[in-house]
Amino acid sequence: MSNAKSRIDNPWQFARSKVVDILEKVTQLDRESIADNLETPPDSSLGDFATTLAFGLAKEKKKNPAKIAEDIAKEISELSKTEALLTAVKQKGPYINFYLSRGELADLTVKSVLTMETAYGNSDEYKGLRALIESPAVNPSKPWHIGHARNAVIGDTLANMLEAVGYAVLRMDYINDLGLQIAQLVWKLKDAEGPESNEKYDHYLGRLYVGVNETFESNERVEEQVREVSRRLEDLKSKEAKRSDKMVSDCVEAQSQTAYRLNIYHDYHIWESMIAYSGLLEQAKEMMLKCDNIFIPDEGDKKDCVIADLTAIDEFKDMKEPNKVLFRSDGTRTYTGADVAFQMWKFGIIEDPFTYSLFEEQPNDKPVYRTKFGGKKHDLGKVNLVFNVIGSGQAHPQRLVYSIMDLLGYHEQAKNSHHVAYEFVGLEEADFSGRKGTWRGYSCDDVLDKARELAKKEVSKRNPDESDAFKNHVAEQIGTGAVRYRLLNASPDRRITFRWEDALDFNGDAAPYLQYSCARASRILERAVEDESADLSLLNTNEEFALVKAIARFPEEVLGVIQGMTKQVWGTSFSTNRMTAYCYNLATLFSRFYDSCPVLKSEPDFRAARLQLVQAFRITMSNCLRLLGIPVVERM
RNA sequence: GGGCGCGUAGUCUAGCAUGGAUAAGGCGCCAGCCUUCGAAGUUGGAGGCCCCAGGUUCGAAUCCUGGCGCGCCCGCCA
Repeated sequence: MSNAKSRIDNPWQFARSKVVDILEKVTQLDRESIADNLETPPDSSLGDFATTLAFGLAKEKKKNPAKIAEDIAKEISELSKTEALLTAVKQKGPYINFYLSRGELADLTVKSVLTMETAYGNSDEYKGLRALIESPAVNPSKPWHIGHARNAVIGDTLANMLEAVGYAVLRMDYINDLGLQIAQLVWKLKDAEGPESNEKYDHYLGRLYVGVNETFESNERVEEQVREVSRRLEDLKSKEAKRSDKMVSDCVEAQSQTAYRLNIYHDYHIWESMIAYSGLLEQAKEMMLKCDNIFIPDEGDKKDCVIADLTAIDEFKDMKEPNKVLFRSDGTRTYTGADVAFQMWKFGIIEDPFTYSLFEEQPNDKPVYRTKFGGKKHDLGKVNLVFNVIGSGQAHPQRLVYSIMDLLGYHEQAKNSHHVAYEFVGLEEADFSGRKGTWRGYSCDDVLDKARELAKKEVSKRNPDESDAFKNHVAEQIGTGAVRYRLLNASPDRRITFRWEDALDFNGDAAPYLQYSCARASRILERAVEDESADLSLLNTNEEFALVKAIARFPEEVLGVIQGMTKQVWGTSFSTNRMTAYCYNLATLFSRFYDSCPVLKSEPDFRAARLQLVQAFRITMSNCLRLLGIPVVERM
């Protein structure tokens, strides 16, 4: 990246490169090791960058690190006088601390943001690459509970962030319309009373299912009837199949209402029935059997099954059963078999046999398509990366799928298959279970409703004269934000215990605090008169400088989270919490600035400069909130 | 039996990848700040064997080894 370019779209990186330049000249070390030893001091009074190079050199030269630091610092302080971005270099013990020019950084940063506007924070680092994300894949037999929302929100935020760094993203949902639950519900639906008035269809099915499952487990005759339904579902022209399609479709429509409230949209819904009956599996099976380690034994307990021999793979050699069945002896697929085929489809290894039709127009004005027999062919194009957002309990099966891909010779695709893992959301006394119905009272709709209700109370208190429509609108935005933020702010590898008092706490480290900082900034800006020119070097109080630095760091923070996604044995880490932490910190620094630096009431020169800073803040915060899928609120 | 994750003030968490200066926040508690751009805010305070024991290192919440506690995973199931 050229200096001129990074100067505009990544001010912090630009500033750091200046420090590296100088250290390079003085120490003659390579840039990489200099950058590795450059850190942020624990306290801003100790400067903006610090190098620990003296520790390493001390060992080499067998000298006191503090002495070495002193020598280097002496040399640097001469050189640094030619660099406008630096004001001071001070040695403290073994550390050498660099102080940036507050005015210069403010000028550089604010101008960057005002030039880039909504694109500030974005980069074209990964331009030309395409990614596919599968999330959240909730069974179409019940409403989303708050745990499903965690998946959906992680998937959506990942999609936003990938787009910000240049990827083209395909947002995909998987609809399992062939599970046992579906057969049970189709059986039940025949003589069930319809939904109660005002009852959402997904809630209705969820309620039915709890009852059905109890009958199913205690009654053999029912079990036999459900199996019969299951068989008939395979005939796509059957009454049952048509009823099932309608039921699932209605359920997905209802679940989508919940997704929309969370700002979550998709491009495609892939139904399991399409995977099962489009010929995809047969094609996949044929391709798999060409691989030496995948075969059909003629004897033993796996006779006539298609199995993958995993003993060749080191990490699975301790498995109880290293022969993984992909297709059963009766020719039907196992979950793993279907998952491998589906993963092959995602990468375009198998030519797309699916046909599609419009499912609905979403509130974001974009269409979402579903797979449908008799629909049209679509060209989804090749993707480079696939992210499956799935609970961490699926780590082992996911790795199996990727390893089998590798076994099949698709090394690149195996490497580029990512299981974005997260822990479940639970209650203090139980986990969420569709069978037991423990989700009741904790559906995503319930949580969003309560959040909205509480938000409306607060909004009404502060805006008694506003219309009801205004209050409802803002309350919904605050509710959505609060729920999304809670789910993203927890590290994905940590289990969340759901508690109402946490979910509905609008103070402190929570979304309304972020939205509030934006609203305050908006208040100032709407009262200001346009003033083109401003001397940004006047921005040099502690509070202004801290805010400027945080704004400057935004592009690097976005990139850092994406580049920090590393593949581990248990899945691929995606630190949503790092992004929320950045955002919260940014809001905190604005609040401090707000309290200590009057804008509209200060002298004209300061006023002009501060107005631009407020503008830069609002742009940055809005961009950050957009990545997180949290609505930007103008007034609350 | 084997594998993976988690363990940090009363409580909920961040920091651990790549070791570095006084362990950072929220909630709760105590005490201040609205005749100055919105108090969903802000300033200060109390509160800690960073699960335990060893080891590596000039330096460990962070890395290594061995424990302990909690959760999850290892089917021709779904």
